[in-house]
Amino acid sequence: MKALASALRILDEFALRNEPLGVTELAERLGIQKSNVSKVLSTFRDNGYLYQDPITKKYLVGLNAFALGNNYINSNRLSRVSLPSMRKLVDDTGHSAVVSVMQGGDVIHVLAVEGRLFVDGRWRVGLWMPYHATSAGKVLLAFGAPNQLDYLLKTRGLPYVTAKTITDQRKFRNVVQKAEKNGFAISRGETLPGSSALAVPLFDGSPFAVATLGLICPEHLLTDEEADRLLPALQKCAREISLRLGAGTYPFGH
Amino acid sequence: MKALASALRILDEFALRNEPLGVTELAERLGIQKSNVSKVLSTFRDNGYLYQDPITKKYLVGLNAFALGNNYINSNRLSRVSLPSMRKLVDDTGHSAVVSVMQGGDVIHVLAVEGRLFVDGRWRVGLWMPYHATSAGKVLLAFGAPNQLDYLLKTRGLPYVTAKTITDQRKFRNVVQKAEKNGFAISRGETLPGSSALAVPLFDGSPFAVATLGLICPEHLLTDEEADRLLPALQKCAREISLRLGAGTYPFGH
DNA sequence: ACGGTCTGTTTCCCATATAGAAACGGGATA
DNA sequence: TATCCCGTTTCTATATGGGAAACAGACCGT
Repeated sequence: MKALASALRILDEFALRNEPLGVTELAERLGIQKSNVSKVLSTFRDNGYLYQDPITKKYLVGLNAFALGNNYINSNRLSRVSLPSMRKLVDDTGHSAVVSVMQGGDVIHVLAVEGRLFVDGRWRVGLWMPYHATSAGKVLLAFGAPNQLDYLLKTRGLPYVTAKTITDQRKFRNVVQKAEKNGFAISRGETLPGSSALAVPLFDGSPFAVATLGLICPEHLLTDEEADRLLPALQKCAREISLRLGAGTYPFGH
Repeated sequence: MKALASALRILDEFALRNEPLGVTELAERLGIQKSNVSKVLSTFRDNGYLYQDPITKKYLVGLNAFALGNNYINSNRLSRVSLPSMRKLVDDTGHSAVVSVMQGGDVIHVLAVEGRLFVDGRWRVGLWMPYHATSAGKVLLAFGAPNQLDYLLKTRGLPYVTAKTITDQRKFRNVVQKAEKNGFAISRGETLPGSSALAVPLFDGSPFAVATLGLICPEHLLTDEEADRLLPALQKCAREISLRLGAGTYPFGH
């Protein structure tokens, strides 16, 4: 199904960059014929998956894609199980709670409940984040398949994101090891300056973490003391979700 | 682009029904060859747009579709403009605020901010709702292209949804006319028993409403008096958003 | 255990839809 | 008004996707 696959490669660009995209730039970037890109995009448009700005003629994500994507949440067991516990966690801590998963070395927040202590709106559900710049990524590697970390370091490296992003492989391995030992990881302004996060793993009975549960805070608020204070509530919530997901036990906190 | 279009028809089923779908049932429902459906679905799967349950072998929405869909919100001007005002509205009223649009006679909630007075989780962002069973649909028809109502009544009718859904065409026309006169509409348990909503139009400078702003409440709370009490805040918020969207004036409230 | 009957997947081949090159048309810019 | 750039359309050879049927594997009730 070559035609469909290449059409999806085009669509992927809209998943990665959230900005209007034109035929020519997509054709160049992907090395596909302009005429072909145009036909693919107009078909997506005619079916509601893309929307074409009538003035600029550029394309952006359409309503059907939106409706489809939201069914991920609705049909997803993880989401159904996590939401109620997350709400409690947010009430208790005041911070925003977020559940994240990893695919192909990218982390994505699948579910968030906003807290009172509001960060800025730029960390958002549904955005792909680099694996090495998020607390969720560190935890997922610490509790993921053992060769995954090596593989990612080799194929992706540790690209610069912000001034605080870890770009040294030794250091990153240490951070992941510590996460495995302690059962949590922190990132401080490594994805987005001013925004920090604290994450713990979620298990479903399989040996590896399926997701993480995290709290997002303004960077200046997430001191080590505050992290210590938040950790028990976070772990309690993670245990609750994990047990409901089918895990026999939750190995951290009590 | 026939192949892609038919692949998207298959994908549409996942946008409409949020449940695992199998090859055979899709092939039958859409009148497409089983082998073809299988190839299409596996291609979507290989590209992350669908996920295949390893046990049941059925397919459901995948992470890439989720990421793509969320970019609708991120790249959408309506969302960016509305969110801050919605947060204030929720703080003021306690109810959940929601922005909805219509496409092809179906209403979809594109954005919601949860309130303290919590309804149940079954009204959800990203789900298609019938035009006649929501306050948003009534408002969008009242302030939409004039022939749209006739067209929808002729082609779609007023199917039964709940015991309270309006199924009489005269009555529905009256409700829409009243919405046009008053600048708001209400639905009480017409989509989902126990859940009511109050909606007003949003304008962007074009003659027709582009979206609605609504408040979702538990049905027993949305008395006529409560609606009267909520309306000024709702209209103030709608005016704020409309002006920022490019409307010259907002014709209701003050 | 064992057919029978559901799944989802693979194979095969021919008709046809598709990718590609180039031409077209329409806005913007100068 | 002429030039540029962009999205769309045209045209044709060829690769490719769609259809029929065979395959494989899980599940069922004997």
